[in-house]
Amino acid sequence: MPEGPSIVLLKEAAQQFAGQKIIAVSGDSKIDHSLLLNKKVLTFNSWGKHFLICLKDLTIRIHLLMFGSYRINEQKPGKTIRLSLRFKTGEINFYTCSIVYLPGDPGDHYDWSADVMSDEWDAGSARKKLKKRPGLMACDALLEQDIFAGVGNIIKNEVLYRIRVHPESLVNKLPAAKLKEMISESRIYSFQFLEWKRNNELKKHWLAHTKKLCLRCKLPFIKKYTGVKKRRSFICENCQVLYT
DNA sequence: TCCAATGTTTCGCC
DNA sequence: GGGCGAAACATTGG
Repeated sequence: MPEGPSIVLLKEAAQQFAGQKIIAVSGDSKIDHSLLLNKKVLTFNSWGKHFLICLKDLTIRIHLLMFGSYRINEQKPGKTIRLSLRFKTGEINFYTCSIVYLPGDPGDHYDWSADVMSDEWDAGSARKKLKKRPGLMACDALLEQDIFAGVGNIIKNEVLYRIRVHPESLVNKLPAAKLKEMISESRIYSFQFLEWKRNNELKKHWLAHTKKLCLRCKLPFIKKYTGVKKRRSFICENCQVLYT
């Protein structure tokens, strides 16, 4: 159940197989297994919530969606494997996920400057994209994968609480400094998420997401399904300013 | 026990 | 055919 940072952890865990040949393929995925057998994995990569297994001229794109999971060098008892890749030194197994092939080079398919976890992340580029979207709410903007690839609902809620912006604020009504803060904090928080997740302590750091009371003012959070995307937002109407 | 949820795609209607 | 919203998919913890 992954946002971008969780996919970075998957990439790290898979790294032990980089450069190795796929010696067996199984699973109920509809993709053509024969394109993988005996092929070498060049690199593991990620873009937002997409996990990428890069071969020569072919990339396997794995999206874990809401409920997907994986195991490395073990299996989930009694669960159907969507795709299993075996290497000389172990195996990686994926469950309940979307798997498609991307032909050619990953760079043909992805704008790396949009990925908040990428070295190539470009805040200025995000700002330009937001400028072209008048009427877009902050809550929807942060979930827009073309702009903030990797940001999911948890990161959305935590970023908006941190910067004290109401989720239903319109991005083109945010003061310039606030807009910049929203963009920069999306990356900063995502990297904190990564470290907390790595240490299995993510939840205890949540300040807004699923919370009942605002720690700053002690007033209750309003839970509301906001924006075009109608995703859960936790709002402190006292601390978070609505810009409209 | 039941329900909601770290997400995206597809279908059907206007 | 575009735009929209609902439905589909599917697992697990609270």
